Amino acid sequence: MTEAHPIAGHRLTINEAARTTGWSPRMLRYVERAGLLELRRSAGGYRLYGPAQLQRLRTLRELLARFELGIAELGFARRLRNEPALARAIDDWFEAEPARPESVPADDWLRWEQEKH
Amino acid sequence: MTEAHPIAGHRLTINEAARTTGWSPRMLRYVERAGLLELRRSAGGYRLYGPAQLQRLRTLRELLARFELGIAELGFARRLRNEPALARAIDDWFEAEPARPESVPADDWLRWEQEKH
DNA sequence: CGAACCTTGACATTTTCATGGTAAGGTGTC
DNA sequence: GACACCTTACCATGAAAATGTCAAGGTTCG
Repeated sequence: MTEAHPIAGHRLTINEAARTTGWSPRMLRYVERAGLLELRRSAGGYRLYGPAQLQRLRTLRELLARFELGIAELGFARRLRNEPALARAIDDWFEAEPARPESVPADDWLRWEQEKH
Repeated sequence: MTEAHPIAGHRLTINEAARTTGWSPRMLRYVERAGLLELRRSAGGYRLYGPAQLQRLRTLRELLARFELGIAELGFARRLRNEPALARAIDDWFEAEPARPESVPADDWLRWEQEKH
């Protein structure tokens, strides 16, 4: 029952975390750099994964799969919630003029849309 | 003063729009496919840019430059506002467990953060 | 009709994303 | 001190994003 390397409390090192979460060690580091997960470090700099982090990694995996997202996209989502100015600017842009061409009376467009096979 | 090709009302064709907005014709088509702009079409299928669309393209340019965004990211932002389920799921994920490792008492981490040069 | 412009589609390139290795050098534990 | 494991840094690849360009074929309008 004793782990091979009981470094600190009940925390796993990167390879152990990789095995129990399905991510590769390489990706665990990547996810961290993407700002999607913060970890404790041992005094020597080892990444330490606790139950909370492991859970987070599993749900992250589900989330990405469920909506076909990429890590970069989640990183962008994180940016949206940390940069209100960004979120506001983007919202304003979308809110502005209706993206759809104003008057589209019994007009060419529909005809085109249907005929374009 | 008369335009070379007064195809329809006061609407520009793609090359004219490109010149007045700074985008390349290629990118104008790309922006359209990315779902960031809807246009009218002439009966023959020509893209027609009205004042509203031109303005939108200029502000889009500013927006992207100001925050160093890519068209794909804006596309993702658009997806966020069209798929509430997605937005909710992502929000939930971020809201969940504090991404930061729970207890960080007078702990290793800070020491690490500072020493990492 | 004809010159000038547009359309879609395909190929090419540069950059970024997502991943996998590998190397050089510390860390942890017995 | 040994041996296994970790760290950062760098090289590598395949797919996607961002752009350009060229080809074959319609559209506009004088």
